[in-house]
Amino acid sequence: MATDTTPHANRKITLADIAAGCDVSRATVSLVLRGSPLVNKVTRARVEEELRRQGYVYNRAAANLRRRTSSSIALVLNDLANPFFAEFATGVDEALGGAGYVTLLGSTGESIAREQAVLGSLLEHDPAGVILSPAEGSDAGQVLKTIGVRTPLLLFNRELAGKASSDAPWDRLMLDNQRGARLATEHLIALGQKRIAFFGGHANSSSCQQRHAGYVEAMKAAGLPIEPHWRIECAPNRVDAAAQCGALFFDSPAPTAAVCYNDAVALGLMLGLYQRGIRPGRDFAVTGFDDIAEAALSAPPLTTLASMPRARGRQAAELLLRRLGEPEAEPQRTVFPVQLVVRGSSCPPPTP
Amino acid sequence: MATDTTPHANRKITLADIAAGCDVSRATVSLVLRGSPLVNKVTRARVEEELRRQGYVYNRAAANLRRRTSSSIALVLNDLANPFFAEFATGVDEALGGAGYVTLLGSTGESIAREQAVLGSLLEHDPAGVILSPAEGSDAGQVLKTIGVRTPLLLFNRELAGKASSDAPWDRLMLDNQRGARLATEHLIALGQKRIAFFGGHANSSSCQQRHAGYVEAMKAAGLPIEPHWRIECAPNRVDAAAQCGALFFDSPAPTAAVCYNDAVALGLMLGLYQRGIRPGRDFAVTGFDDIAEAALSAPPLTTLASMPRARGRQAAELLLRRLGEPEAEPQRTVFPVQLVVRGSSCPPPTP
DNA sequence: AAGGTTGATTGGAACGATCAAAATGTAGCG
DNA sequence: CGCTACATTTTGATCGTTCCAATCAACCTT
Repeated sequence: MATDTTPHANRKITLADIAAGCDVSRATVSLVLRGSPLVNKVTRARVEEELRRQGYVYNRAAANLRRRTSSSIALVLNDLANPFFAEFATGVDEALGGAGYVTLLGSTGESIAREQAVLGSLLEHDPAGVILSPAEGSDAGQVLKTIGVRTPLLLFNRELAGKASSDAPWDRLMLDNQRGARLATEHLIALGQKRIAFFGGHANSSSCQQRHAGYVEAMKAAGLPIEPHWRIECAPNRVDAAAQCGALFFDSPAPTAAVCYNDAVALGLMLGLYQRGIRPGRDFAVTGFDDIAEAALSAPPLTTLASMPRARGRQAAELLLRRLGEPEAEPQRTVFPVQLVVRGSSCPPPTP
Repeated sequence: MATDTTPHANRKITLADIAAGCDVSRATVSLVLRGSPLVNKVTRARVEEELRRQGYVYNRAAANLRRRTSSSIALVLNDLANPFFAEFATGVDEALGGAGYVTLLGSTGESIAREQAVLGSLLEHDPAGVILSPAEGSDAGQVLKTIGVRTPLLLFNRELAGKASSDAPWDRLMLDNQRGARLATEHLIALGQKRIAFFGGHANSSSCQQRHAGYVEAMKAAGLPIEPHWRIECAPNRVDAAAQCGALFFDSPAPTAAVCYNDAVALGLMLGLYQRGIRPGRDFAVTGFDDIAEAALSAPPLTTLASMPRARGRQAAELLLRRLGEPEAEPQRTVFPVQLVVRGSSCPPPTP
């Protein structure tokens, strides 16, 4: 029968408890925990038995303090409830977990004030790095001030305002918004569409600007006109998109197709079209952006641009981890070339 | 011009640096940081100036070590990519952030092995508590062993296998699945439906069992028969639900309504019905469960049960925080009474 | 037999904060 | 002037781990 050397039940078990329990020094137990080859086999076995017996849990905070390292990464997202970012977060967590890091989560709900607060609070936990998808209008100076220069930052999805892209001291992972929207527009043009609108999003968001630029690029290249009333703004969600649908048809010439800011907007627009008796995919062509899960399942299924958010999450994590390995390397800008996925929502214009 | 006492740029600023910078002791700086009334106004101002000047960031890990406290909560979810849990996570993070806690995220992807690994890894960071939505089939013994008895656990959404509900030493926040499904079924019955199927989900999941039980309860109370082929299993997603749709009509009498396991399944089923030329909301009644964002926007909009996942997230956080305040109180089981939201997808049976 | 090498272990000082107790200074008061 | 009271500040130990230098035993070497 084992002697009961278990210390008072309501205290956490530490290295010292284990050391005392099997008559070695704390240092030796520490070596065992870290799998050092320095310890004798017999001792190691004795210590490991004692660790099990007392139900020891490693205190990584204490270790990190002493070693001046960190084993966490802060992940700050402007809208976790959005499936796109939820997928992204899943990918990040997968990759970080695999590398032995823990994810500190922060959700800002598109509020710059909350973003500041969240970043500040997370930084107190001394993360090894930060992955940030900034809130709309978030400012480079502000962010840099609270993050400091010691903690590597990886920016995802959006640029920060007020700092030239070229000399920004952080890495970035972006989607090729402009090329994506251009591909979608070109695809519609190839189908014979001529009156194409750009629908949804807010003009002050950088991703919206880029997508709009891609649309303009394709239209101009094809020599097609762009009417001012073919640019309808709305919040990037289904509800507002459905509500704004009518604005497309106020003035003539009315468009016969729309490149939408993203899938949510596209799905909302399709709903709005149905309610007006216009059948998307037959009477009116629609494209989205993101390729969220519902895109393939809507009626008609949505032609869109795939960015594979979960894979982007993994990629973001890997980029940041690599940066931790070489802090002095040049800041890197990675652009993911989104892929056009053609489905039923894009069609030729109705024959007049 | 201020004298430049800034220490070597590539080291983190500590209390000692600040103390040296304005000729006080570390303790005084610490008091200032924590807003103690003990320090003199003039000193406080001097210290605060120096804090700003050197760009000090608090090291919460060190403080927590000394104070034997923790300022983080682990949030472990079986499927973060699911919008329901993404909303839940947002709510949790909101409430925790407001209370000065930080969220340690872990996603298990329904894998029990990963759940164990993730829990182990997160516990090394000594969270003050754990919010867990367990992977399917996750075992109480296992979980309790890695979490230990010192760290409060709040279980969300699912029960753990292998432990009597009554004497489980943890708190729970559950949805009233049985009542919800009963309400939906009763609603269909009140509309005149008699041949009602239960569609989707896996029979081994506890939430599916509970919902099915509610359905059975309502059917029996109304004296309606339940045909065995009215219970169709499928994975809880749109794709599989659409694929399994046909199974409802293999044998007669075919149902004219279906209570679905959740919204994803219901939306998939509606899609499958469309593909067979059956119009949901006219020829066939459908109800869902969860009230996800798309439910209100589908065609027809979906009658479903609202659980308000973001509010549940906040609630979960609050329950856990309360528990931290009184560790010895009785374990508590909280059940949220989901609410029936009637929309267009539920209808009377077609007149023969 | 003195010194060298190897292998295993250890004591004590860190890491950056907090706490308890003690030490200042500064008045007030009889 | 000595004594207490109060406000403010400091000293030194401590949280749980890791690092560093030192120790010690055993086994060569010449």
